[in-house]
Amino acid sequence: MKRPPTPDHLLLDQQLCFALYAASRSFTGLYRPLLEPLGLTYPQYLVMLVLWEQDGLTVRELGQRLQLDSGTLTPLLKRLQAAGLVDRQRRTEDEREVEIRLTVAGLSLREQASDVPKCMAQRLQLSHGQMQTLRDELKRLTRQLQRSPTED
Amino acid sequence: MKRPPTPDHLLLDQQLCFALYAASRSFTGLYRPLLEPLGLTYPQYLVMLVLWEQDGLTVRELGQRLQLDSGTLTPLLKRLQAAGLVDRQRRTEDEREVEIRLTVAGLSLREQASDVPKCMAQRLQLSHGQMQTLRDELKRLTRQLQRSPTED
DNA sequence: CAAAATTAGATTGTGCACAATTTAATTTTT
DNA sequence: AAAAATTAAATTGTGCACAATCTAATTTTG
Repeated sequence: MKRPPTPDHLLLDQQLCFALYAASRSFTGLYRPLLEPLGLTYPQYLVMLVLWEQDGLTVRELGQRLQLDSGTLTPLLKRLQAAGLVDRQRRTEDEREVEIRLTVAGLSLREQASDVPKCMAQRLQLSHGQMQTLRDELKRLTRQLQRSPTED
Repeated sequence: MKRPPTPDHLLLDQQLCFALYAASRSFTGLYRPLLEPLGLTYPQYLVMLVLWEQDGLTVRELGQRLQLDSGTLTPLLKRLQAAGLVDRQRRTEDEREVEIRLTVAGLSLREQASDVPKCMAQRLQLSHGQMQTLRDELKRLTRQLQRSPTED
């Protein structure tokens, strides 16, 4: 039985989405050995980056920053708490909210993490400018993708 | 207690990895409603793209193409089999290998899937050329990231 | 040829992602 | 103020990712 060849637009190598997906997973894989000594997974590292910038955020605020929902964050934060890096407690002003605060150990981990981005940058073989351009293109793309479908 | 501000290179918004990670997840999210009528998840769609290009690959070959290991592919392929889209059977030449073949239903799903990339392209607000450039930059980045650390 | 090494796939266990539902607290409406 | 609506987290369930281990088949070596 004869079968027409795959049209170009269905070829894997043509897909921007796959290029993104593959790049993102490769990146995560490269972070893994750097983060393992810190006892962090990659998503946990992202949460810590946010908290090092601004401590005492609620789960909701963390979620907004990272585009993750409570179904992802709640168990992740419990693991960070179990590791002694953060505390979680209900706000008294609004008991629906849970505030995440760095512990002393969580805060001091920032020193150790400080080398991680340098180590990665070195691995990338991209100039600071190239990295910046690519990053900004991706941010633009994400913004475009997140627009509601009825817009434009 | 005073605390020094986060150094620039640890800021979330500076991270290329986060830009990638966020873009990749946004992309997947946008595919979801398009793939749901086909009964496919996004990774399942990627597997189908590969099989539509070349049927009868082994798990290993699929894994090479998609950069996924058997721990991910085996259960995914079982779900595709349960959905009636592929068959799995041991090769007689080498019984270690499992060959994945499209069923008639799996093959004919390609027609329905044909609109998906068009639908996405329209959503992106990128010219074909821009998309191509970004895709190729990401492929280059992935290749760079996957080089063994001792190279260069 | 037999032992050792390699290879393919499956399995197990951990940790995301995310939809959907639930619970409890707060806000808005009537 | 009471009822209705909204909101924040947590919970439940499914499906990836991926490390580590296991089993069985094949290949390489001595």
